Amino acid sequence: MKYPQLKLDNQICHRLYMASNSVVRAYRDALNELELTYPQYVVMMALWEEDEISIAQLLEKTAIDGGAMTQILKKMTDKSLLAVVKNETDKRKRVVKLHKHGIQLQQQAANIPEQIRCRFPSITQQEATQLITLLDKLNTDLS
Amino acid sequence: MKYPQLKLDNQICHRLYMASNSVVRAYRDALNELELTYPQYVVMMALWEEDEISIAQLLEKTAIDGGAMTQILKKMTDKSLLAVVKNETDKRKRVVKLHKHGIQLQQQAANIPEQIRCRFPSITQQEATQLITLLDKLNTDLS
DNA sequence: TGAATTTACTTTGCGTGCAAAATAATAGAA
DNA sequence: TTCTATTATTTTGCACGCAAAGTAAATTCA
Repeated sequence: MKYPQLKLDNQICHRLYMASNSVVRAYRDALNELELTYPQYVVMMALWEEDEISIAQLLEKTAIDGGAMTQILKKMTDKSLLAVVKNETDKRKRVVKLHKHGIQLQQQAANIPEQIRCRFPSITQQEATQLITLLDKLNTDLS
Repeated sequence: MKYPQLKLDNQICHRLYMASNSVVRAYRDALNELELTYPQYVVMMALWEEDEISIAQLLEKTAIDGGAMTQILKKMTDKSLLAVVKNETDKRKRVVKLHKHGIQLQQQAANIPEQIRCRFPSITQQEATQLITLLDKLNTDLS
């Protein structure tokens, strides 16, 4: 091959692409039970950590696209998981607030991380930590 | 926090999600010059490695969704990068074949991997290899 | 051989991810 | 103050990713 750097086997990005898609797919069954998509689950995790934050803060925490976020919040509002309310002091800003149903859902979600963890048995705990460190470096470089 | 396992900071998947999106975004400028999207670039890499393969083989190599592949190949056909031709011995199968323009594009793409590599300077060569090993384990577990 | 199954792919509908443009409200400058 | 710039968010249009249903051709099996 003329250009070995173009071989798929040599691409970190393609591996990330496959891994990200595969892991999200791995969540599917568990999340279906909560009637959540993966990005919606990420929004929930962010809000369970800190409720009543602005959309800008939510975008920052989740790294979800702004345009997509509008739609995602709309759908989650329809499901009565949360509400998006105006900030009276600055009417440009909007604050996202969990509803009762959204708060209760945390308990049902509590066992999901372990379920997913079981899907990659070849990865030791040490390797998982290593992977997190490497991905954090990557994300810092690219942010 | 009641359920620390649900903290975003503890999620490998969310890091993969961010990393995958960020890296694809990092490719954007370089790929725009070739008028390719990232998945289209992956298809090109697969075909530069081995031309005239069936759609099933292309799906296997690229890990792109089958439904999406139909559309992607349609767009690449419109751009005269390749052609999708019937297999005469088995009319269910279709074979993807690069056109001249598609073959020539490889040369223009040759410097892209290095360009991207420069975008994550914090990652040493050793760490890149480590990351590849870990992602391969993950992908194997999830496939 | 003919019906049922399987294989290879396409189509459809929905949910994002993304860039770019639009909107609305606040902040800043002349 | 008024005009401009900036900030916060939404909208739009396109490209996937995915599940599920559809189609057509080959294979299997009774």
